[in-house]
Amino acid sequence: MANEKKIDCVILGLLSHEDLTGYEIKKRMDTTLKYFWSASYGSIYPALNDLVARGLATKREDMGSRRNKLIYTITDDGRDYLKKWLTLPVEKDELRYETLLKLFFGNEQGIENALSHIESFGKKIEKELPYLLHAETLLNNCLNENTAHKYYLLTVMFGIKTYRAYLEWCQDAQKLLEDNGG
Amino acid sequence: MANEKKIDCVILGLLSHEDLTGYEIKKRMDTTLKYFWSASYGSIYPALNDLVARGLATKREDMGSRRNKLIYTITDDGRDYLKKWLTLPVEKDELRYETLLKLFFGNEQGIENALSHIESFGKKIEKELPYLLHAETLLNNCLNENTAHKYYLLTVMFGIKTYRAYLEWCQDAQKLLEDNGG
DNA sequence: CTTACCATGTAAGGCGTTACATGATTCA
DNA sequence: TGAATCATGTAACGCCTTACATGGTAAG
Repeated sequence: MANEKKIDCVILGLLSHEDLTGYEIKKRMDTTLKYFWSASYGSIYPALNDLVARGLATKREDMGSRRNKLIYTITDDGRDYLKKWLTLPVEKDELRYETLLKLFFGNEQGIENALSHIESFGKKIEKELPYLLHAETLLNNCLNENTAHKYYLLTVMFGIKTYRAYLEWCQDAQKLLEDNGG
Repeated sequence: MANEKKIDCVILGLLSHEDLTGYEIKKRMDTTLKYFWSASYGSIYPALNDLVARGLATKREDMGSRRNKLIYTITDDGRDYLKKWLTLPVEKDELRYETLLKLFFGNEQGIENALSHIESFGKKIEKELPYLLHAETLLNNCLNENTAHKYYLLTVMFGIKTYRAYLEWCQDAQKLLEDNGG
């Protein structure tokens, strides 16, 4: 214990909500979790087989479909494992913002380039914010249907707060560079 | 090109400001850059030797000290390499927030535990925010001394904005869980 | 004199991505 | 019929951290 691989925990977390295929797990990550986590097929599929081998999940073929679907289900041991991890203190949160890195060294590249990095960053955030706002509305409308929903809402609220802070920063940053030009 | 390793770029960026030893580079990262980047000795020292081998930096022994200091200096080629990377568009910014991950699966662990993760997160942020505010004051007081300072200030402002957003979110999140209890 | 910090480095191993490989199905 | 999407997986490789190994120096 204490050596829980994050990829295992994310997968078990998703399986704790519903049975899923590896492909569906990847999709969940690319939509719901992408604001604070990510993973590739190259880590998901091997992890799934590993979870089965350790008895934390089971695998079955989907009989109701013509595709080669492999559906994974969390076991009781899997739930225990997940719960144990969830109650452990957070080890580390990390940010790897290339934008900030490039900006930190902005003096080497000139103001125009720095401004363009800020602009790109802002545009990306502006494009994604509506999805978060939409998710917030949906979740607020069905908070009572499932106790899990308030936890999803929490993470969406986090995204909205930080994205708005990012956008404010973009404006402040642009102003600073322009007023302080050359 | 386009395959610039980030560790090389960070090091060159730091060396573009002043000559440094590997140890000092690590220190800069752990103080100034830690809000958006990190690296260990195990990646810094090999990268330094590699940069020298590629002619992007030079190494010399510090004669003025009794210690075995190895001081690195960026070369013109190194500056070119850095500049090229700086003008390239940002490839990816990424967040790996274990706190958010654990919260997303909060339904499996119960409200008390979720609240405790939020509290720990908030405490960590509250502890770090004063350092950022202090840095902001210092930088504002010497903005004119060096054109690089405004870029440092930019990243500090980013930290302050986002940390304040985090703290606001902590309050909202606690309220949501408490009002929506059990 | 001993603790903390300065200072450099390597080896093993973990973790993950990218690229590749394959093929079915759905929809326009 | 061809493109997009569904669906699963492996192999190679890259990058980094952790733990280890070593020793000097400053300060109390």
